[in-house]
Amino acid sequence: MPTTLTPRAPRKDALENREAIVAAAAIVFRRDPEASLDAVAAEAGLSRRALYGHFASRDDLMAELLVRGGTRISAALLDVHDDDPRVHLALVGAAMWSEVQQVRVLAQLAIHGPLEKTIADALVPVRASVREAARNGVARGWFRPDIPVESLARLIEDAAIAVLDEAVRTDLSDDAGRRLVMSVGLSVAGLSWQDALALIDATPELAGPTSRTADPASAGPTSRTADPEGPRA
Amino acid sequence: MPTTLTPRAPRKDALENREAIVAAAAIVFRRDPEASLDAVAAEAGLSRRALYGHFASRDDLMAELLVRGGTRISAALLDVHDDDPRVHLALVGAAMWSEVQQVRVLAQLAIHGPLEKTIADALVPVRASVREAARNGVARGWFRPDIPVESLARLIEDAAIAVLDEAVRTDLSDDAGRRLVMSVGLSVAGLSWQDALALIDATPELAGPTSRTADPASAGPTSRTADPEGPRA
DNA sequence: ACTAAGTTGCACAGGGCTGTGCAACTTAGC
DNA sequence: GCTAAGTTGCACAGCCCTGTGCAACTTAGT
Repeated sequence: MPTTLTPRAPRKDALENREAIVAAAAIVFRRDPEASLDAVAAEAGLSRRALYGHFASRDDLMAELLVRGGTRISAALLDVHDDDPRVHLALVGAAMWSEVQQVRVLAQLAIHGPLEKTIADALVPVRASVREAARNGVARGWFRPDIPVESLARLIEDAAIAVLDEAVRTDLSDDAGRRLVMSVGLSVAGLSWQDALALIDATPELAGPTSRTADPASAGPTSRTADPEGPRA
Repeated sequence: MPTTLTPRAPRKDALENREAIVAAAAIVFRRDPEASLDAVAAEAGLSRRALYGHFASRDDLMAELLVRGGTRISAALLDVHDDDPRVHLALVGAAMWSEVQQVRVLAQLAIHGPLEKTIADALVPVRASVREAARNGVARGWFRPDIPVESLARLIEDAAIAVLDEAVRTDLSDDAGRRLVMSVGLSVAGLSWQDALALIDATPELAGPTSRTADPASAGPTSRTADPEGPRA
């Protein structure tokens, strides 16, 4: 008995439409987190009614967006680590750049609504990573020690979001965008623009696109310690 | 005939209530620009119906908030100028800090809605001021030249907003808040945190609260040029 | 080609918001 | 203390949104 009870397999175009809806939601909700489902359906080229065939409710769609964004971001952060907190911070920035769209949607949805808590959960790893880098950087005298690391970490996050916005707005190249996210993050952390760019240029891991998808030989945690004292210490 | 035709003067508590509404709107709309008038009225301790006695419509109330914010911010910017773009930028930051509440409300309202244009108008002087400082700073080699000044100016603005948020959240002292706004602005512009703080400490105008409300002898444009080469040039 | 999966358009109920009218009430000004 | 200014609560219409039901239609899978 090949087909036990299921009289037919689900149609493939339905799956495509589901994807289209999610994609449309990402676009629309990034612009306005409180946009109507009508707007989402229109963006997806479907009717509002059809949308309810894929998602039981607005919150359902939101949840889908959240888990997708969270998953991708977490994945992008997986192999990000460096003993040098400056490099680590830059790497986090680069990872975020590789998932700009997702990050932007999440950040936008985080502004208000009952999703706040769920979103906060999704971004916990990022926050922890940034916070840890901030703490380390301050301890080593590279980052500004005049404000609490918690505040510093938040300011770095906000700056990064602003850069992502600006990058999208001015349609930056992939390389320029990644560079900018990294350098502005380091700037807010306390480095001069010269030091930030010098560090980025002097560090192989920060050069190319996210090292993933490259040869598996260079995978795994990095942990160099080039230039131990920093450009100006 | 002292009272020509007006049978009675307007009551004073009505004016107080009007103020209360505006203040409440500032509080509520800063948290959520799309909050209901019910929420505003509640915050003001009035009924929703009474609110309509003072403002014909929601947009009316919004407009009032806008002109007030715009006016105060513009006023705070009036005597802000310095030949040194770094000092100038810091002064703008300090001026914004002196009007945190107003700036926050405007920035929040700017996010969406048909007010965008009006708000943009209200913030034109600030933007122009920051942009000019950015251009100057880049020209003199103090600020990062690797991105267009327009982008740099926007990033500085966004960072400043983030600092204002953080300052309000952590309940920073007046002095610490002003210092932070100035230093982070300079950081994003490209200075190291040491240079930023050194500049702030070494520059008299950046020390005390906004020089206004002090003796009129020290009023008017400042235009010094202390430390022409900058801390590290 | 047959059929069920998927889509569409419409209609509808329910909820929240705005803006208005009105009667009753409280309060400031003279 | 008289009186109008101002407030309150209620009721109402209108708008936009969500979520659902249903009949008719189009399309993918076999």
